[in-house]
Amino acid sequence: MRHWLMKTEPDAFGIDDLKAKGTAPWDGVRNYQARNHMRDMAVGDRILFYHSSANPSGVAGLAKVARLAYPDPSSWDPQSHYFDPAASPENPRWSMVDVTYVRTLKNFLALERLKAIPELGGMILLQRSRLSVQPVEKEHYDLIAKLGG
DNA sequence: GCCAACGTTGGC
DNA sequence: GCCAACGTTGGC
Repeated sequence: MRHWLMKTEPDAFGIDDLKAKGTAPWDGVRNYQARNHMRDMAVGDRILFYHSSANPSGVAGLAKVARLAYPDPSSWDPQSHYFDPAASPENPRWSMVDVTYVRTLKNFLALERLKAIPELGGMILLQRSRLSVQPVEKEHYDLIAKLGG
């Protein structure tokens, strides 16, 4: 089993929204590296659910992969904010997975706090902050889940 | 709202 | 295939 971190803006879709839905598609990823990470996911993989562009930003909860990567229909929907004219049902360019709510952290872990933990120094989040779907080492995942309660 | 970092596009 | 221009992300 692998571990990942996925970013979302809580104003658009936060941990409470996932909790209410139970399982939801992770649509709208339009970055190749992030997409490729989703294509590498297996059902049951664990996810750190990260709130970005938030006040404060940080890890808000835990989720897991519920469905393998499949075409993202918002990519060929002209009404969608995520529309990509180069994508079509015949030639899907973008993928998404479904994710299932696991739990909300009792202790929200703000980015500032994560930065202060030496053991987490190697996290992609802290080095290449823009990547919205990224792999996480098991040790890092476990530590964050433990501190988060 | 600013802006640094970084990804993508397109002319050549 | 280079790289300038441009667009986006995301912390602050």
